[in-house]
Amino acid sequence: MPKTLVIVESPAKAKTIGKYLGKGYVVESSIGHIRDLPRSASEIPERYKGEAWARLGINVEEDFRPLYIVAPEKRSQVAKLKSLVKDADLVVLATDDDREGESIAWHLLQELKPKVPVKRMVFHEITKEAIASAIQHPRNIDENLVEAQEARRALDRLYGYEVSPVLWKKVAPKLSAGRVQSVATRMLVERERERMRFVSGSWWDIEGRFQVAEGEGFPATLIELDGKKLAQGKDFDPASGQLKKSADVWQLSEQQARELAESLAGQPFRVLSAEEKPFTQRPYAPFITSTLQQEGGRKLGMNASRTMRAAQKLYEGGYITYMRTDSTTLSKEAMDAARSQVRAMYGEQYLHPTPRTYEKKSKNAQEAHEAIRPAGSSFRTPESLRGEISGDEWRVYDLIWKRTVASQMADARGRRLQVRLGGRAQDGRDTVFAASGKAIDFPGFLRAYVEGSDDPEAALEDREVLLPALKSGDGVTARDLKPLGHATQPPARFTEASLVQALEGAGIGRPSTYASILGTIQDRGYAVKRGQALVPTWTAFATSALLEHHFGRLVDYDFTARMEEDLDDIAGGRQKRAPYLRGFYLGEQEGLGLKNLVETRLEAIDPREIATIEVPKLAGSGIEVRVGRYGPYLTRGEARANLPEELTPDELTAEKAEELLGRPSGERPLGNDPETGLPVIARAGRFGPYVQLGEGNTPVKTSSLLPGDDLNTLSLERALELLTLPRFVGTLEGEEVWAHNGRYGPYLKRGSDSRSLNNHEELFSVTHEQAEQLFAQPRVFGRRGAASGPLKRFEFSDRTTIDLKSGRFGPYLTDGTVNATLRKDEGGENLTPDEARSILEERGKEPKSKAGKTARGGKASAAKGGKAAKTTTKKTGTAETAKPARKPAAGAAKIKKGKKAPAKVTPSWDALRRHVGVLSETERRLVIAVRDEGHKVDEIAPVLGLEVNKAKGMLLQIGRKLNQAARAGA
DNA sequence: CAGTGAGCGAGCTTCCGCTTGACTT
Repeated sequence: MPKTLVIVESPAKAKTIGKYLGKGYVVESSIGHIRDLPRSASEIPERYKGEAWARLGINVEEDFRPLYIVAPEKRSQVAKLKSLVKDADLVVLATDDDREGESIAWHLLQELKPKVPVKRMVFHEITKEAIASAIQHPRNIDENLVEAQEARRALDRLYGYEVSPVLWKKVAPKLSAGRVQSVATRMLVERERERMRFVSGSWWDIEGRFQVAEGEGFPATLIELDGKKLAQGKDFDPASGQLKKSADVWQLSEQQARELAESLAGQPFRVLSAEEKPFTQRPYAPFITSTLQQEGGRKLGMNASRTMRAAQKLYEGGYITYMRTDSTTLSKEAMDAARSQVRAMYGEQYLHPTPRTYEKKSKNAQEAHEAIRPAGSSFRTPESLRGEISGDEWRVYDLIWKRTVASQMADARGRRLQVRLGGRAQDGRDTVFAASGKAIDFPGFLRAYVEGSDDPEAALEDREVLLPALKSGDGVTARDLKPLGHATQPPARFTEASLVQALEGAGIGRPSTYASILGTIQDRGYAVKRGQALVPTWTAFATSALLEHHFGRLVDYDFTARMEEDLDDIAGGRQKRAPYLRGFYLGEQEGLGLKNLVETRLEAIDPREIATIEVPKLAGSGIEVRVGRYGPYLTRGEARANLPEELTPDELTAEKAEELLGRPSGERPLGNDPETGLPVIARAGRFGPYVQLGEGNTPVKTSSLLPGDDLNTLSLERALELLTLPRFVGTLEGEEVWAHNGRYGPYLKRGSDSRSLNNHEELFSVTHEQAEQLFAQPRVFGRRGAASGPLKRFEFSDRTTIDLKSGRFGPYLTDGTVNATLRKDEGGENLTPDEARSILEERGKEPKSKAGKTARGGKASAAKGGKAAKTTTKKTGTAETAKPARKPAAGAAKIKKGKKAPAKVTPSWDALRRHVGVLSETERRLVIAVRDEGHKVDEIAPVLGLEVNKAKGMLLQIGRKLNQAARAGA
């Protein structure tokens, strides 16, 4: 009997289809994509590791050829598929009918290499008829569609893996940029910027209760005074909180409103007009992924990933159709099921006369699946599932069931009522009050589903605002005329649901990724949740500003939309993948694309400037917000203060900033020193937590906390103990010995000589005798004296000895010339000589510092710079720009190509001086004075108005900055 | 964002879209 292997994407789908197809068919799943570009260095096959493009996984030099690998976690499934292919007579690739699905089919073909005939089939619904029909109408793989997918994949990789490193260098390590996440982040940032610019405006009006004869009262609001309208929120300018110039309206103060209310008390009112307008309301389309997530949030209070988790379970249990879809289409079986259920449960009059269909919702919908709906040809009611499923799953099913059924129900019908009441105040002023009502005559679909509410019956009542029957000229009595204050509100922050909605509206992201986008921007520290709201962090502000200013095109809201147009061209055969990517990455003519942009921006972007965030409300105060290594902080001149985590960007006002600067943050008073009476304060500083004796920023003494101490629980006693450091231990050979806590841990110091201590507590306990013994021994550098010698030694007859050593970054191998750090899985203990040899020979590298020393001796970098500068004839301009910063880098790049992987070079001062542009004015003057003019720091610092110690610290920072700038340029 | 003492093997981080368990807390 012939056997056909059908491969789909999802195991749950395989199970269902297997049932429909029966004998002669084996249905198995690929579990999504089986191959992809390598994620990181560890996934790059050895033979490609040396290639310049391997980091990207795309050979940008040869037609952007992608390097595909089977991800480790997919290997077993691929092996399983391979063995099934061997037993089959026919292979049918039945992955989804969209760009990604086509690509999966193609990858399956490439990787499984079946020796039997292969067909491609597609279907959009999992029903017996649809499957049977699909299998009768196979087609071929659409190569153009596969190309479009590859183009999409490559573009995302190039974008993500080229732009993220710019952020690492200019903002903070481990940040990320991408076509989707960077736009999502920008949306949050721009909304928050609006909130930060926003100034609230306020106004007053009057709300009264009115009554006809003995009937029920109803509320109405003052809208007009002496023929002129009263202000509403829309009349205010959000930037100033004042009325817009164009608004010809009253803005009542509290006092005015109160006086008017008193003057109106007891006055007769009359109905000026009473209008009634009928309305109808149509049900919402059946769920797609984004709307399910939105309603899961609004009605059930579940976030996107929790909603999706429940939906996944329902799908696997066969309760609902596929939950990652962008199509609102119901299959015929679903339509019939929904309609017969409406008839049975609500009666014929609640059924829409004809089957309802809905327009596709999102721009780039690919509609490979049905809408999300209860599975099967007759829907099980939520009630009938009570014993079977529970919790989130039941609630999500209930939601899906209601929405699906409602989508085939009749329109709701009702009337909107508008009433105007007129009355004259005792002081002669004329007023108009307005009341509106809503009556629902026929609820239609609202019986089953009210958007945003969990309980349609209760919500229906809320929707009705009843007014008594009123007609023009009727007299009404006013009572309870209350002045009421109002204030304009800033635009609301995004929630998970509204951000997904906004992204979908712009065609950004796919149903399978909405939930993970939210995860990504939170994991990267771009946003935090406050209740339902997503609040962008200061890091998001810095990142977004960098991208907007330097990579503006990439974070345009319609970048994705334009990409989709191009991909459509590729899918349609009108454009090819390689030229498209060449245009994006290299430019129309080389040099205008992303690659060049990144290279030039790495030099141009001043990290200090990027770290400084514009806050409109701080303009003119001299206060700046910066994002530093230790989080966001405020600065004004010398003063600094941490920004508390719980303070959202829009809450930072000039007053708040003053308050924070006036009270250095992170400090905790512990009490007073009994000896001196001075306060003892625990603080968080640049180098970690420390305690200080004395007030404010001029402490008498400071001491770092030791490992094991906690800033939050530190006692006064311990603080006083820490403040005894450095401790006098005794005198040896006429020199004083002190116990210090330093950068590299605890140590003893005698004159210019020192010895490390093993343990921080020894600082307090080490005796004169122990000190004597230590100084009698030679100095041992390294980690607690443990490993200056090798842990293990491998001898070879045909090569030099290899040592296993322990270092700062863990165990490593070295033969004196090259070194190789061991990876996690390479156990140091059980390492055999052969393994050691192969690791060192494959990965061994010359240490950086050695290369640096030789380079400095040979003036290599200076020579390179000089040579390249001569070849530069194009650049003109001021004296400063005549020393081009960029061209030497280009020269270095060329050398790189010729010489394989040159070691990094420690730049000479000549090379570094080119980058003084990254420094502040003071820093520049300081470093020039010291390095060019040969002044001593101690002498020049006072001249520049700096404390000597401060200047020394500054020089360290300057060195770091210049080196970084030089590296970025090279 | 305090102020001090030395001298040492780096290498990795990251994208978007398809899909599920297998892990650990």
